[in-house]
Amino acid sequence: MTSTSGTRRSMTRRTASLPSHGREHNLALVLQHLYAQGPMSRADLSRASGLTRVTISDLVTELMSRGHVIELGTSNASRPGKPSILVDINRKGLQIIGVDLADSAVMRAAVMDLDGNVLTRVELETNDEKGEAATAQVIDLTGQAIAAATERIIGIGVGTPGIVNNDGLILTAPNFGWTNVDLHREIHERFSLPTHVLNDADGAVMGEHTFGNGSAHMMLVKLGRGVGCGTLVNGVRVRGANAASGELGHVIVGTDQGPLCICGKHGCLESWVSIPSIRRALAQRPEGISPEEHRAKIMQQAAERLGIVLAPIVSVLDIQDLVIAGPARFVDDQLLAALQETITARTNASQRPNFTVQLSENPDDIVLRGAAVNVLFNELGVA
Amino acid sequence: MTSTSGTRRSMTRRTASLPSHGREHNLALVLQHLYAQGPMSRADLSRASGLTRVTISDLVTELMSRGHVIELGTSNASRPGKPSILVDINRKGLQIIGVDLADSAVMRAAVMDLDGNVLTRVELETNDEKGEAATAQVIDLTGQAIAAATERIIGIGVGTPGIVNNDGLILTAPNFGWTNVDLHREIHERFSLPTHVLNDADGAVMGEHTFGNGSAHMMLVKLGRGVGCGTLVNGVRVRGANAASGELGHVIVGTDQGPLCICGKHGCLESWVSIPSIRRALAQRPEGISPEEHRAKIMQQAAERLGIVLAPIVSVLDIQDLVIAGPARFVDDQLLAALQETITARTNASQRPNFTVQLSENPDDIVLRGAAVNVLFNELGVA
DNA sequence: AATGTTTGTTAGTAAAGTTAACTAACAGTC
DNA sequence: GACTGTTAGTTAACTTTACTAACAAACATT
Repeated sequence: MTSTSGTRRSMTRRTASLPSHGREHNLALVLQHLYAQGPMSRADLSRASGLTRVTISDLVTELMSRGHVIELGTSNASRPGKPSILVDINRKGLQIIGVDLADSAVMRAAVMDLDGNVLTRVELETNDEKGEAATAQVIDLTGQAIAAATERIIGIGVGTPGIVNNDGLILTAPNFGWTNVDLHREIHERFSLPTHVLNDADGAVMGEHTFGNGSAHMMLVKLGRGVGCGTLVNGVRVRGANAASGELGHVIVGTDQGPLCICGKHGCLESWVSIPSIRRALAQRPEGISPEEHRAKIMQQAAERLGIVLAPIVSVLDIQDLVIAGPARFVDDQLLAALQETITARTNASQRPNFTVQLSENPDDIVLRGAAVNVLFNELGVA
Repeated sequence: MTSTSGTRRSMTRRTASLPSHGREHNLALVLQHLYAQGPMSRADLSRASGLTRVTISDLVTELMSRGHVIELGTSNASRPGKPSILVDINRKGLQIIGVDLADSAVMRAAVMDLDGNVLTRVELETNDEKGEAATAQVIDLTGQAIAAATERIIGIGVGTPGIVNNDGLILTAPNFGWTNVDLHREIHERFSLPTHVLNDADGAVMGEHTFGNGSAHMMLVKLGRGVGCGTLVNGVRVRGANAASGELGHVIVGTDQGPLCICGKHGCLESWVSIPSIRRALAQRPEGISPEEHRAKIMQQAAERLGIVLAPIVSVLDIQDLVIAGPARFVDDQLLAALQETITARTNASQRPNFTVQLSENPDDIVLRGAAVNVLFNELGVA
């Protein structure tokens, strides 16, 4: 029973840890506390983080020299001891550029502060431009947003439809006719600013997680021209083996056929619940049924179909929060209720006592804010 | 447009990084390289890890003092320079106890080496014991396995049905009538050895990932009395918000009703594809159809139903490898083919060019080996 | 005014990595 | 057979990072 000479193919290959990595980790930790809890003293940070006051002082000094942290002056709390000096993330002195390419009719960009508030918007109506023309539009719009910034920019975040790999290379984005477009490089070379590109639904889930409602085990479904989703497992974005995670639109729902989809299959989710599909269904009202009744039926159907596809995912991943983002005209409390009902009925719901189905807090800006979160995360280690 | 005074509820709260954490990380890194690539010299380790020879020497010294690494003597490769001294993980001097509670008829335990080879087995036939009687049986069997070990034991790994939280507390395990049973504490206090308890399907996916086939984006579906699954996302186990991930058996399949399930719903996956359900369906052969034909039809149906539930998950997570574990009598290449066919037909398969559906390499020992991997991971940082 | 508390800094130490330089042991060449 | 070059592993000194201990500054309370 000799043991096999060990040539395992276990894939986990971490990299060596140098002292400086720990340092970066702790710098990010300080920023995280400040970001989440607001202004506090070095002594507060020490208590919150477990690091000593000496170390915190050193970290804060470095963060101030980087411009990421500022002193706000002494706190005026009346209590014994030397008054503390409040420090905070440099909320007013740092800005983020967000670019949202999710809408097929209009490209949107914005200057945002660190809290995800939109300070200035710029938009550009498109005429279905493809390829390099679309790329040029993105660059142009980004430049406009950069020009509108009033403070130092820590980075540019882009949320785009399509499949985006870890390096910001857009493998495919049918809307813009992009194949292997290195949008990261294009933007970075043009503006020499840290740039982070990700899928729009992935951005949305990060934005909702940080700025809206949603735990570390959440999923955000985005209803628009298509149907996409972003997923967090234990607070970490699911990317998938081919960076193609979130593909939901062309999954077939149910076992009873369904409408013909543009992809050639029958009964794809997109053919049931994408906004164009819903509009189409609403327009085809049979005789002898009131508009209200018809609408209720169509929306009920859409919610059920969405629930049928989501139920296995919610159950297997033990998702806590399901957030739906889409036009308020269609995505409303009624839809949520029918959706939750369907998922509950089709799974062992008692094992997920705190499961929620919610609307996105700010569906219009969710991609912009998500793109900002991605910048925050990559540049400051925050979020 | 003043920014909101930042009280974000972003959940990510890491802990401070001390220099010693980096040290442990690097110690684990050395073990990982040895484990994956087999015996090598300190200089080899230095090249592979990026750390200097000096540091590697220091790490190896510490690992030898812990008994985790041994020197194998000089290599006899004929080349210029001082001959190297090969070091390796102490494969022969360390053993792992694995316990598999997945089968409802027999509890199984084993002494294993670091490569997951079973050296000695012990088994215990059960008579549907519940509660503390079942716990006592587990303790008894574990004790027998420990007695059979011939080398130092680095830990005990247990794979059990039911919902197991991060601390080894079994929240519910209907098979044994367990509710909030702290199996980790019971075993640890009795034997004073590092103990790690996890769900059987979670163990199985870890075992398959390390010892069998499967990438960092994989899913293992275990067909037995019920239907469960374990999922790896980016090489990390999915646990879920309530530690309840992997619940697959009581998800409803399709939109055409289906058999009544013991849970009260109609058309649960378990009522289609659990082994008892398949047996039942096979037994109910209508007149005028040959046994072979009937069997083919039933198995085709089971594969399709499984595929219908898995398709959304595979698509949304962008799973690379789907592994099915179950009795060879039913889980065969034919089932796989029908399953892959169904998933491909119901999703946008072109986005997952390397998607595979496979049989488990060693379905009988997969839980034992998975439990061992869990011990390896937690005690040595390997796998 | 004396006492106690709290903050932030200074000084020195321990841990864990680095570079530079060394010894040991081999193959190949003149 | 001595010399040269190569490779492995170790020793020594330095750098980074966090720690503990001690201190001065600035406040409230007695």
